[in-house]
Amino acid sequence: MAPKWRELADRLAEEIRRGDYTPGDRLPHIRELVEAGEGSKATVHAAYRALEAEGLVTSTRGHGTVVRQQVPLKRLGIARYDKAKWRDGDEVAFIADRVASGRSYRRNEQTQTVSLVEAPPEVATAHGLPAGAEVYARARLVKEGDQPTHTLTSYYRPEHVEGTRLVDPTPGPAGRGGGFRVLYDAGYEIDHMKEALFARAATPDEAKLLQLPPGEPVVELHRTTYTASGTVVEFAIGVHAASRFAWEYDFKVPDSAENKEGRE
Amino acid sequence: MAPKWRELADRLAEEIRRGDYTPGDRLPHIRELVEAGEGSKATVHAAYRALEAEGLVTSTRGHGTVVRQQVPLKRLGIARYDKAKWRDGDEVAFIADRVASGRSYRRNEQTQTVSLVEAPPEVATAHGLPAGAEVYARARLVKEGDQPTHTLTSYYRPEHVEGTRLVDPTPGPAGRGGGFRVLYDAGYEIDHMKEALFARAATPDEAKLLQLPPGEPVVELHRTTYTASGTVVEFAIGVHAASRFAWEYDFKVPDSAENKEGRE
DNA sequence: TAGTGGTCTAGACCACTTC
DNA sequence: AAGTGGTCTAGACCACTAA
Repeated sequence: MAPKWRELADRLAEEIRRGDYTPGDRLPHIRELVEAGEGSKATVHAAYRALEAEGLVTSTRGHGTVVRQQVPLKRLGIARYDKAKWRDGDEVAFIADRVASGRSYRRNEQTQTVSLVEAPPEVATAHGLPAGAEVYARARLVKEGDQPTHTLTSYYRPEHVEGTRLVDPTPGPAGRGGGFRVLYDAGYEIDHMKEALFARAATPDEAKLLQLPPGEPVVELHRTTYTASGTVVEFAIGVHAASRFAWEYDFKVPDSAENKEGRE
Repeated sequence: MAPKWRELADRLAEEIRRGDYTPGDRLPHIRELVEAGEGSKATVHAAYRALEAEGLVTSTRGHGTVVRQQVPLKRLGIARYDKAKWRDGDEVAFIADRVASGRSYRRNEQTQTVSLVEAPPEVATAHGLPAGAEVYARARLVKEGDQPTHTLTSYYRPEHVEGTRLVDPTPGPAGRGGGFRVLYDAGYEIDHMKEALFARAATPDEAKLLQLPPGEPVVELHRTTYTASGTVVEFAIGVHAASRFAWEYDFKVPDSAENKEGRE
């Protein structure tokens, strides 16, 4: 038999899904359910905690437990890297992105810090550097209004970016066109990319930084950016609040028997 | 100030990351820490629950709390759809996949059920069908040994698969070459695909079916498969245990200013 | 059967929001 | 100040594993 808190949680979840409670509604107060004989305070609380972990509600001290608004996922396709955006246009890439998604732009939605660090193992591997080599790390925290949505840390080889705006530790995007534009101006035109992604539970630090409700997972994205000649010019690691993004990729079904051209 | 259980969890997490406990080791028993003055049983238990939600340990009743083995992620690239595997070879695609990843094959690692159902809204949209149209649903539960790793449900239009092996509800893969081979034989050669993925907390049902530790997220994958003429021949939804998979995609940086060919 | 983690209670107290 | 969710305790009991 399922625990009492699980049964209560399931019952409430069912009612939410059925529409008895709609987003924004308050669930009964914990003490009310205790009064109603659903169990002790700890038991009812456990049920509420489960609902929060499942993403159905958010609890606030002093306020109550509210059915969560499901914000539509922002769909990230490879079109977000369109060269036209950062090479020709006036807009900084991430602003263009906002424009395309119909969301308004606000100042200081992105904070960044730049520093010279010892490359973590993954970064060294991606760049083909020996362990412990120094790289520039450009860390951003991106927000949607007040709400942080993801972090993105780019790693560059010093010889690629030394002396450019990229290593100027001024808050805000790296000038017109963003990082790819700076690389382009420095003679490194990006050509192709590899993205690898996976999901995991958030660490306590990430949960705090991204203001995640307990139990909300994150998606970690590893992006490797190459020039046409295959040189890695950027390796970036992003940590995204899972409830805000979906990724989309289009591709041809490969056929190794037919053409042997394949990029490495 | 952080709650007592959080401080204890952080301290233990630190010790795990530092290597004081290595994968397979047992953490101190809850009652030992209670004895040691770390708090009441409920408090220590809360700390252990947090560590489990963060994926660091797994607790088992009657056994103890053990530091989790980090199994390497299985990396899923688009090469897994290589036509050579399912068109020319003798191997069923998913077996080829296993061979490639160096894992042994066991019988009955995949169970499937086929049924004619009303298309859920997403499915109808993907296939361009009116709401409520009937489609074939082919649901599989895929296991790695005893451990379920993901579910995968494919939806087909009846006129594409009626009379083929795909709608024969026999357990196991759909004969030589799997589903794509059947479609190929029926005159629908797959040509390109779209994959969309996002992560979320597991529902209680999924947690049970996939035997997920509490707090482990899932990745939901939506795969749309097209023929060269753009007909959708399969729409599939997968639900994956997040800790087991990573997805990888290679692509060219698009340039809308240069060539206007783009597949929608 | 002994020992483990998990559930549950009753009640005290704390942190926070709202008025 | 009143009322909310969150933490914590002390202790009973349950469900499960392993010898």
